[in-house]
Amino acid sequence: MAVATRLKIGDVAKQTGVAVGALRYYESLGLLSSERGDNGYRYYPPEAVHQVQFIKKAQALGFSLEDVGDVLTVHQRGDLPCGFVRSLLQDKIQQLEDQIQQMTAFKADLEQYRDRWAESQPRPQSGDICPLIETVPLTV
Amino acid sequence: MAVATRLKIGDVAKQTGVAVGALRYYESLGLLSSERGDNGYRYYPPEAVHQVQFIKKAQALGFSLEDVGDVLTVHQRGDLPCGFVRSLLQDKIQQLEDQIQQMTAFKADLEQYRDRWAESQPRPQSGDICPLIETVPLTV
DNA sequence: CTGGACCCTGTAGTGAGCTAGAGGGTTTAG
DNA sequence: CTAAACCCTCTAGCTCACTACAGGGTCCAG
Repeated sequence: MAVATRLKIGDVAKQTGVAVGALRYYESLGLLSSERGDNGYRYYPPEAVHQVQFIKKAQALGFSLEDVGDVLTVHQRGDLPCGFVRSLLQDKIQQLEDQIQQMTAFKADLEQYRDRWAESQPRPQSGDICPLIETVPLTV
Repeated sequence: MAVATRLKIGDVAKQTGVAVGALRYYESLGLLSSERGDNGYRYYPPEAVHQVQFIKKAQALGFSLEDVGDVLTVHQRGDLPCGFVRSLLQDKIQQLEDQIQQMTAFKADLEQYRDRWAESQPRPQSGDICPLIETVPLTV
């Protein structure tokens, strides 16, 4: 039976819903630490559950594990990393906006092709694979 | 000197702007075929340039190389794959629309956090890493 | 004392579309 | 003839966050 102050990796996995392998992966990235017993087992304090939840929440905000590592580094310097988190968040928002814009423009392109191709079918020329696609310009 | 009817891989690369390694990769996926000379070299007919341009155009429409392979398979059955291409295109447009919608919703979430966090700073509780992120709900 | 549940390390694989390099053979211009 | 430029195969690496073994050791209830 697990004593409350000494969790095994499976306990942490159960309490967080994160797979054992993923927890070991977090440790390999320096996002989670553990003490080792004489048997080689990882042992965690109860706060580890909180730490893993923190990682999951940060991921839910679109942060990469590398971002999380950066946040934790600031935290381990003794600072509250909230300012840093806010700027990361602003970056993510900006990236999303850029991506959305690009994808929207691209979708408009595709719709143009779709609509143009719905009306008239170009007549196939010898060697054509699909006469529709052949009309796409190469932007080289 | 390259005879017009027998291109080496480097010739095709130069005429299409596609790297030699990429051409070999296309061949490994069955998108491009070549004859082998006694020296082991790949030799291509001039149409290969057109075929590679076709691949590039399809990619420009957001088609994956696997999509291109499917299109070519239809073509090799002797059919004009335009109907198939149209339905693939419609799929891509739909996928883009879904992604844009998801990203837009997610961006709105992030902006909510950003704006909420700009106003008031939650007071840190013992054990908190970043009191802002701690307020994010875990959707488990 | 045994069997099943747990733990360990280390490696490989996933997806996409390539690029880079090692270690060789071939061709070609001068 | 020679050196550069080309060609070959095979392997590894890139990104990201894991998962899935293989091959072992450990722990605990009955």
